[in-house]
Amino acid sequence: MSGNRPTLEAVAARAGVSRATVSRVVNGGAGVRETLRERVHRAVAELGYVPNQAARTLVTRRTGAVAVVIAEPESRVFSDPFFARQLRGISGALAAADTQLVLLYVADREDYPRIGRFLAGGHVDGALMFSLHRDDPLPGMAAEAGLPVVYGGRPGWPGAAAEPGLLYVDTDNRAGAELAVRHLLGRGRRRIGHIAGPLDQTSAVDRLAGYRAALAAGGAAGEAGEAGGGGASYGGPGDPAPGHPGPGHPGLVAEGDFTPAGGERAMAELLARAPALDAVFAASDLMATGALRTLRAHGRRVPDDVAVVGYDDLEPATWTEPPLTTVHQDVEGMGTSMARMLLRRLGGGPERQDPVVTTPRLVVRESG
Amino acid sequence: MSGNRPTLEAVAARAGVSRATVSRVVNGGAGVRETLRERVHRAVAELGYVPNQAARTLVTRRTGAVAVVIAEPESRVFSDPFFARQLRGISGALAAADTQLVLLYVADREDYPRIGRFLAGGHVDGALMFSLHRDDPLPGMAAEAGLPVVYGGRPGWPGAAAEPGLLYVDTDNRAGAELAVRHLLGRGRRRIGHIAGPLDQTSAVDRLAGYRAALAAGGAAGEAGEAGGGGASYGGPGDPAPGHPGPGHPGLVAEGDFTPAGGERAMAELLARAPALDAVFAASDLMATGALRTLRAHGRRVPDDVAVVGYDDLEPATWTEPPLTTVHQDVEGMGTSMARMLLRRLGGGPERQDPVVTTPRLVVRESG
DNA sequence: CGCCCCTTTGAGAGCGCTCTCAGGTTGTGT
DNA sequence: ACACAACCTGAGAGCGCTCTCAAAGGGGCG
Repeated sequence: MSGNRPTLEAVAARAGVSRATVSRVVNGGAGVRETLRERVHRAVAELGYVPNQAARTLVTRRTGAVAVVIAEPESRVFSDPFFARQLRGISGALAAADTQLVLLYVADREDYPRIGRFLAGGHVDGALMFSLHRDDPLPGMAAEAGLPVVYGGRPGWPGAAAEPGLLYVDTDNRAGAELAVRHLLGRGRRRIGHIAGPLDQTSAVDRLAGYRAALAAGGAAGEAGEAGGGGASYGGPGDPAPGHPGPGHPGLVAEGDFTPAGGERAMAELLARAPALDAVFAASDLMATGALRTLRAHGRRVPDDVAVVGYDDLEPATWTEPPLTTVHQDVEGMGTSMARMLLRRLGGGPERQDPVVTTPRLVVRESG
Repeated sequence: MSGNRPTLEAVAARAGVSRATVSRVVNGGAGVRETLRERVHRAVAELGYVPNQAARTLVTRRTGAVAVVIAEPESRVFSDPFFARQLRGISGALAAADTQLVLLYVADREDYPRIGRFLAGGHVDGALMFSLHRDDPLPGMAAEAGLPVVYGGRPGWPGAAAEPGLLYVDTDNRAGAELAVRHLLGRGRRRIGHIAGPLDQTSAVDRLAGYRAALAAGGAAGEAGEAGGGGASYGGPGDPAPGHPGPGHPGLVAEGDFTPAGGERAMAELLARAPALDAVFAASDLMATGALRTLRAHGRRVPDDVAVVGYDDLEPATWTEPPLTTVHQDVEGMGTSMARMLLRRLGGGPERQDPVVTTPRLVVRESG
């Protein structure tokens, strides 16, 4: 903190007006005569006046800050560019509105109380949360504190879908998955496996649903005849929402955790169960890179023997050998949307807002 | 912000004491009789009292928050797990001290004024900055605002080394580079190229220096006879510090930018200049992955024809084919150190602090 | 027994800002 | 010329908390 920062009072004295007038000018200057406004601006510039945020917050009850909560107790966050990208979008939108970004990492479960206290403590005006798992306590904490929240990805806790005014930004995961699988079918692949994400997240559930729907529609066989994939759970009961894995072809599914290592393991599992498979759709690029490694280790050529399609289209998709065919989603743009949505909500405008769901598109590279 | 949060006054009334006493209890309770202390604690619990941070800040002049400034106008940040990892370390240390982390991205040069205003505005008690380029205006802004700063990586602006009380956490980049190159020499490689990072960052300069020193000591040839590497600048005049590329073997050097694409280009350049090279030391894992791709494209086998060593030992190093031999640095730990150092500085303790330089170590995998 | 000192508590003055409200000035309509 | 409205401006009351300072209470000691 610099030495003695000038106060409103000082500026007022210098400009020869009252504190109130300076305050008005500093906050937009509505209803102040031109000449005075200029005089005040000059005084502000000369003194290098910067408003004291604490004093302001004390009376307005607005902090001008928003929390971004990253809840990934598993250290996935740190190898996944997904969060970094989304953060960039969020940061840009917030900066444009002169709103600060307070970053909250939930490193392990012991952090929850601290985070809860923080959210309840009036340090921020609202919060952005993403990639929540089904039973995450964060939404409850925020609700209790009366904190406006915008979610990244459709929330999946029981009853979430029915909640009025629930705000989130998501991509149409189901459609994206269908895109991927139809592409594979179109290239003549018939035994298509799926490496799912953690099935307590809606994005993973929806992608699985898309995979099954496309398979059913395309009439191709995943693991035709076998009754569902061993490693796959079916999304659980509490979720009758759009993304329910629901009907469709059972397929050939192994559950990963969105990490490369998880992709590696899941791929090995699929290979063990269906040595003749000729394609895999992984629910994330990172898992696809793992799959690539396992395939290579097992002597399968990509895409000659097995085609691979990922999801996300982040940098790592272009680093692999061969580069990944993948489903593109505008991650940064989703971050921007989330921030704008929250800002609008905080602005207190009367307009109702609805969740935003963006449309993914397929990017064809060399892996499938 | 939740409905009507109880104030100190309310707690005081409930406990039948004065505001001052409640304040004392809330802030540690020194000098308050046991019975009263308990009574106050009970009242706090019953009312669910949480101190108003703004009011506190207004009088104490302490915000309890620290800024983390990420200044990478080029979008490198978003594919580089380096920052995410460091952030995790920082976040953990700050959380332990109940200090908030305000994240400031500098997305492009136009953001600087906003950031400057923020730093000068008393929103935070101190700042953490990393990977600054030589001419970054941030340190100047912070200094002007009288804001305590801890740097990640030895600052490189002219005269920085001479600045008293300059606080930073770095790894011994030079030693790390020597480790890498000596390893290659030890395996019989003789024509060793180097893909440098942007030479306006000390880490890149120091690694280049280590490469040259090891080469000179080892008596091996980089580009023996040729006068320095075409793409390499020598770190510029203003930097007589430990990391000066200084003497040593000129080597065979191409400058990258710490990104995979940069690594790709630099590798192509090296290959063009020295088709017979048998090893490359890249100043980051990400550049090494790019180099791997270029080598593959040129039909070179790794490590049979060309050995590759990276730097950082972050996740991507294990994702490549073959997995990268690389120089490990404890990135998360460095983040933790930075945060602790700043916290100590803010604590106002009298103990002088010195910069911290950690020791890297070599991790041998399959690429070289 | 009286004095002094130490511990514990409360009163009250701000921290810097916003915002309401009243007072002053200027302009318009009749 | 007067009433009235519209527009500007300033005074002042807090926002919730910390911290100084003085008062009150309790012992120990001469």
